[in-house]
Amino acid sequence: MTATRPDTGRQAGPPARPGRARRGEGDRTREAILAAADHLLVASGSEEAVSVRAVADAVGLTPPTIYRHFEDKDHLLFEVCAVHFDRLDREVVAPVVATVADPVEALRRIAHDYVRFGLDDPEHYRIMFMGHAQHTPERYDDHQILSTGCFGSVIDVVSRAVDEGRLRAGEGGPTVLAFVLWSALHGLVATRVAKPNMPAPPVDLLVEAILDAFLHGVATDPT
Amino acid sequence: MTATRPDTGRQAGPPARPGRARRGEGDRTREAILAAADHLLVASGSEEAVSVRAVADAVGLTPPTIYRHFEDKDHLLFEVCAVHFDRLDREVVAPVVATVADPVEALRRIAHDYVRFGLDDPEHYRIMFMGHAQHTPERYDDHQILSTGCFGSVIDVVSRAVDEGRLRAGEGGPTVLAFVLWSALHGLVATRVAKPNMPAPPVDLLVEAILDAFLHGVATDPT
DNA sequence: TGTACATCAGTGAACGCGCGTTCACTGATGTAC
DNA sequence: TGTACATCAGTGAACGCGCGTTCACTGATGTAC
Repeated sequence: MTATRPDTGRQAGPPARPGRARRGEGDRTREAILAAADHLLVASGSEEAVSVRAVADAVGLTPPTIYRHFEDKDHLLFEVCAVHFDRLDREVVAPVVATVADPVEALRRIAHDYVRFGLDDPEHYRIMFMGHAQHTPERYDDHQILSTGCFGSVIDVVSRAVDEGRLRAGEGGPTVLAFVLWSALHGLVATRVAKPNMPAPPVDLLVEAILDAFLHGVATDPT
Repeated sequence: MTATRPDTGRQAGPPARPGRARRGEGDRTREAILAAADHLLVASGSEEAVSVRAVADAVGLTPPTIYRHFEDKDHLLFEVCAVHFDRLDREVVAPVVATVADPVEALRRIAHDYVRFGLDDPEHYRIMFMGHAQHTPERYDDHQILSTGCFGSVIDVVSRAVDEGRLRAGEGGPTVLAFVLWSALHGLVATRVAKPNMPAPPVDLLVEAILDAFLHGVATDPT
C-alpha cells in the first residue's frame, strides 16, 4: 500500500538488534526499542508486561540505555502507540477517503475497518483510547484523538455528506454526528477489548446494526 | 428511594471502624473494608492507589486481616464494584422500568441516567466495564454485565417496544438493538472516563444526539 | 457460679519480587590538527 | 599519516520503593460442663 519504509509498525517476530550502534546511528537503536516494546505488547497482550527492563532485555540492552532514547516509560509506551495512530489514519481512514467518492458509503467502510483495526491488536487500542489520562504524556493528551488527521477526516466526510444533503446535521452539526457514530463504534470495540470472553452477537452484525440505526433509525414512527 | 439499609454504596468521608469485632461480627469488618476500599477508589481517582496496605490503613487494620475477609485483591476490588452493579440496576434501570410505561420513553430515561451514573464516579465505571479481563474474578466475568438484572431489563424494554410496534427489530432482534444503543452510550462514557480533558461536545447534547440517531436515523433518504 | 476450652478476629514480622530511575563509568568511534 | 581529543552509545551497580501475600502468633470472646 505505502511505499517501502522501515517496518516499524507490525512485525512477526522479536526484532533483532546487532551490536552497538555507530556514532550517528542512535536512531536505529531507538527504532529497535520501539519495535521491541511493540512486539512485547502484542505478544504478552498486557501493558503491565511491558516494563523498561523487559524492553531492554528484548532489545539486548541494559535498562539505563532506554533513558538515553526516551524521557520515561510513559513516553516510550505512548510513542509506541503514536505509530498506530499514524497507522489508523494511513491504513483505515485515508485510503477510504481517497478512493470512495460517496460519503455515506465511505462512512460505512471506515466503520468496518475501524472496528477491525481495534480488534486486531487490542492492547494498542487499549492504550490509545482507554488508558488513564494521567499516563498520557501531556503533549499527546487530547490532540492524538481529536486533531489527528483521523478524526478530522471523519468529520470532513460527515460534513460532505451533510453538504450533499445525504445526512441531516442536528443541533451540534457534523462534529456531533461524527461523535455519535464514533461513540457507538468505540463502545463496541472497547467492550470487546475489555471483555473478550463476554458472549455477544457477532461483530460484523453489530457494526451493520450500528450503521443501520445511525443512518435510518430504529423507530417506526417518524415523530 | 429504597428502604433504610446499611449504607454500603456511597458515603461522604472515610468510614470509621471502632475496636475489634466481636465473635459473630466479622461481617461488620468486611463491610468496613469494602467501604474503605470504595472511598479510597473515589477519593484517589485511581485503581492503582487502592492497595491492600492502603485499604488496611484506611480501616485501621493490618494487611493480613484483609485476607481473612477476601480471597485476594482482585476479589476485593471487584466486590467493591459488585455493589455498584447492584446500584446500577437498583437506581438507574429498575426505577425507570417500574414507573415509565412507554418503552421508548423508558429507554431515553435509562440512557440519560446511565451516562450520569458512569460519569459520577468514573473509577468504578472503569473497573466495572473497562478493566482487564484477567483481573476480573471468573465468577463475575461475563455474568455481571450481561445477565445482570440490568442488561436483561434493558433487553426486556426493547422487546416490549418491538412487540408494541414502536421499534423495528432487525436481523438480530431486540438483543442486538439493545447492544447498539448500549454501545453508543458506553462509548460516550468510556471516552469521558479515559480522557476527561479531551475537548468534546457537552454530554447531554451527545446523549440526545445518540438517542435521536438511534431512533430516527440521520440519513435523509429512507433507502 | 466458676473454670477449662474452642473459636476466631486481628497482629508483627517477614518473604521475595520487580519496578522506574540515577549515577559514575567505559570504551568505541569519529574528528581536528 | 599519526596522534590527541571530543563525542556519545551503552554499562554495572545500586537507589529506594511499594507491592501482594504468608506464617506463626496473641488475646479477647463466647460456650460447655
